[in-house]
Amino acid sequence: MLDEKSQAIPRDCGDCPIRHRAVCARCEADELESLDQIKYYRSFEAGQTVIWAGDKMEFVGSVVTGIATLTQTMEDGRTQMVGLLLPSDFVGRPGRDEAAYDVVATSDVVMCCFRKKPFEDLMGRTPHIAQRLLEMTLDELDAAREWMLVLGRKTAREKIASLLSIIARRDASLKLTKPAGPMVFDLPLTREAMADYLGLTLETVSRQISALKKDGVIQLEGKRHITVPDFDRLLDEAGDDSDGGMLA
Amino acid sequence: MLDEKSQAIPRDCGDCPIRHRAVCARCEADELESLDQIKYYRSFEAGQTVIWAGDKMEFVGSVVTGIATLTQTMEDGRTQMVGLLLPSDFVGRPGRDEAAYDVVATSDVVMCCFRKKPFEDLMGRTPHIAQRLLEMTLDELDAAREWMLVLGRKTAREKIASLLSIIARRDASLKLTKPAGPMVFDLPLTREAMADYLGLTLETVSRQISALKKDGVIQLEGKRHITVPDFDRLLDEAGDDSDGGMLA
DNA sequence: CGGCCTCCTTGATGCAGATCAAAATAACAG
DNA sequence: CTGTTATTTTGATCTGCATCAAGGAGGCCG
Repeated sequence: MLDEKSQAIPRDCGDCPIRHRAVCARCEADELESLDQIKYYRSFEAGQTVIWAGDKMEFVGSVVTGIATLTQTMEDGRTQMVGLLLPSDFVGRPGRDEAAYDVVATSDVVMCCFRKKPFEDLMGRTPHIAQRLLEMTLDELDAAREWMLVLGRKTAREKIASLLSIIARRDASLKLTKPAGPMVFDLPLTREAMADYLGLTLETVSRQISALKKDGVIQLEGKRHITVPDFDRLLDEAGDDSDGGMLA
Repeated sequence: MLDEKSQAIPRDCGDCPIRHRAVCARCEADELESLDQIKYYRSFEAGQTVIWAGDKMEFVGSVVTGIATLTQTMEDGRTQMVGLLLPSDFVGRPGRDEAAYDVVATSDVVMCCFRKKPFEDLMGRTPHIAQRLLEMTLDELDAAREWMLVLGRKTAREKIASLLSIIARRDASLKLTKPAGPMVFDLPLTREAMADYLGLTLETVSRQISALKKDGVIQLEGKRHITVPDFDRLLDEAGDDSDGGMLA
């Protein structure tokens, strides 16, 4: 698994798959140049921990490819996932030294990193970066608050449906699928990771997925490959307002 | 209750109780002057809704005095509080037209408001405002994520203890209490509001408060006045790491 | 092929917290 | 002082999900 390190690492920012979504999205050519000079890439294998909570953080950065998770753990081992990091998502917090959460690569991950200090300095001089980071942070705050409703008030079945609809929606926006027809995607998470996200046990996750399958809300091939024949039906099961805020 | 509208509204920003904590905290005299020119105050009575989710937001602003809540409601009436707004907290999101959550005044509230458009323009020209807003948003994101752990993984008793310790800590930081000795404060929330925050029913909230009282973790006079004889004990009940991240 | 992982499913049972119900307390108007 | 309403407490019962316990199913390596 180690020989073929063929994760396509972009040579320069112009080719970067997250050029227009990441923290650099608003940058002009000269600003991009400044960022380019302090950036470096790092790869992580599936399962590897990127940062441990409490560790000193010497870099911040963006997920370029792959999926990582943000989790919090109590002393007795109870675990709650507090964020799912997808390509273009930002890791780290300017102005803080220690990581607040564990960051774990769920799949193989490539990150575009900046040493923290130079990045902070550059951010001070480059409003386009700070503006974009504010915008991204506000989006994350909204996502976190939406998740609070899921965790606090939804049933197990609704929680699963909510998670599936979020993954399905994101996947569609990435692949620019035609809005009609069934949605097909692969679960990027194990049952255990889903449980940690949803505040459930993995057994309950498994049971509810089986139930949604039995009821025809989803179909699955193998353990991970999912087909959603009717997305509105899924949203309904999630207890969401049926319009379901379409983001650009 | 209406005759005596004696909520101390500051005449100018220099006297403002939240001058050094709110979105204007970093502003220089000239920047403050610009803000001053577009600001206006609004008062809300306890129980009044400041903004309805989905409404067009024509202003943003800061809570000056009083307490408000941010809540989300499902069609069937299930409610989740997603934020507690204290003096200096910011309401509204630059770059968005519609409110995402209901904002309700829990006590009488005074807000320092800015019409959205002029504020956005000013923010574009004033990095100190944008920087401060980013900082505050990152803090809120951390708080939201901490709350996800509470909602997803803590028991009812731990949830109550977590809420009490947050309120106690905030209250202490406001009153600059000596760190030693018992902490005394008033609950700013009804049992129902606490339940909405914690993802519980009000009956469970009541029972757990009674249990914490019986076990000597807290004392209460009347329904709202609370004494915490041993704060570490309370933190322990909350399941938090005993150090409990002291913020400046 | 067979042993041994990891990941997932399914079943049986128990319990924390929800739900249903009623009564105690407090604030307030008349 | 008395009825009224909002808030809280407490009790009885129910239930959704956790917990405990066994197997499957697939991938990998010898």
